[in-house]
Amino acid sequence: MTPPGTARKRPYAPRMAPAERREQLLDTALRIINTEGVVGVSVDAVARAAGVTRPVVYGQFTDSNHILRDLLRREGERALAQIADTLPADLADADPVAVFTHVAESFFAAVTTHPERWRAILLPVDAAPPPVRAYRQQAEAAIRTQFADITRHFLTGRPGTEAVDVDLLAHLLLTAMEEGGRLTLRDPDGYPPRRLTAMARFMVETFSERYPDDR
Amino acid sequence: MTPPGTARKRPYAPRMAPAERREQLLDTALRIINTEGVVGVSVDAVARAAGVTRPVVYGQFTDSNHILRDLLRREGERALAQIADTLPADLADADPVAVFTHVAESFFAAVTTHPERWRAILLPVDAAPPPVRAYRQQAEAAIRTQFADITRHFLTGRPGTEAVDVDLLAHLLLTAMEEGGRLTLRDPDGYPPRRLTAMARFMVETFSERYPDDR
DNA sequence: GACTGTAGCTACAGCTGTGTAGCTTCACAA
DNA sequence: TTGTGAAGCTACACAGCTGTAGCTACAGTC
Repeated sequence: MTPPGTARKRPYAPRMAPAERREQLLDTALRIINTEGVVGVSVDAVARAAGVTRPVVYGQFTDSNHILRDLLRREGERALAQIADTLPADLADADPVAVFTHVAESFFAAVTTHPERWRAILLPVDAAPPPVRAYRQQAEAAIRTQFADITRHFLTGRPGTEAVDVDLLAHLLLTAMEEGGRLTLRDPDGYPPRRLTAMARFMVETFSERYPDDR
Repeated sequence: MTPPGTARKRPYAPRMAPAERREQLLDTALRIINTEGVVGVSVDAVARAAGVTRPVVYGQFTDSNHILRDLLRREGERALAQIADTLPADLADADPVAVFTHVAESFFAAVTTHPERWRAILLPVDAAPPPVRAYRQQAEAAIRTQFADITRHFLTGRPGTEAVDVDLLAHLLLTAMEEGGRLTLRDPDGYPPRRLTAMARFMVETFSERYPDDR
């Protein structure tokens, strides 16, 4: 029995069945990812945020990687289910353009409906420390502006392109370029510069042929 | 004087002028990024890898963020210069398609020529802990395969698309989708689902009109 | 109302990284 | 040859996170 006057350091957390506790800890980890980022997820942080002590967490997971892995798996499954639910049933024999558009629509709707979930899936990028992230963002913004100017210049004088969302288009093109860079860094043999450059040409040609220059 | 028998714990590192030391430490940090990832860059790690003690590093930088920020700035500038050097001089009045292709070519060449530099710039993504990264990669691969199947199905029966690099195209389209998701997560008002879906439709329509279905 | 199993807690030892104060060594110059 | 200033080093206090051993409190059962 606790001697009178010797107050507990912490309130005794409400008891929970293991499975229930497990889910609660994953929820907690998800919350942390959304506030502190992936790097903020430590066994200690999860325990504190959940209002329990570390040994409780160690009862359910071996370490913080275990937590993250299970969380990602859980949210990944839910995310897929979420998209599947929103998709129209009879996609098989529909117009391909409509099909693709529907998929995109479902995806963006899903992201909007459960931002916390999708942040965990799409934003592990933000693991970099804040000052570095800040610098990156600024530098990237500058490059994107330049890229948007080029794109705008490209579209000028091509009838039918007035309504094109140039800024977004340029942003996504640049993103594709960056991903190309990553691919060749990770697998230079699988993705040689030649292959990537060819894809770049293919893409710009496609736009160019849909909207020919009439000057 | 050191008492005989009391060996120094470490050899006295060669002296360097501050500016020189600074550059050396940045080089060291870049090497660490390329081997351990961004997370591996701590004041301690840089000092050890450079063969000096921490106070030496603290003489040049306030903390590890300072190191990373300055490194990114330095490599960023060099990267831009690198691309500029490779670009043909007379781009202004050339065919837009050729211009874009040249830019892409220069970029991919630059990445291939200085992988360490570009890894620092393009791969902060890999900050996630290894097991998580492993799980992500596996999950992403599965989705990409599915996406590639859809894309292939889309191209079937459209003459002229036989030579298209479907896998790469699908990969980049998916990357663009993901970036769309990130945009709406970070700035829901600037990038509402409506806007992103419209862009998706625009892109697929563009492909569809260049390569009409003749079935 | 005592019994018991399990969920939760305290406490400790250990490791890694952070900054800093104060001493040592070196290189160059008078 | 000796002086001196700057570059390096040692050593310490501290902070945060990791795992784990062993004790305590609660809830359901007889």
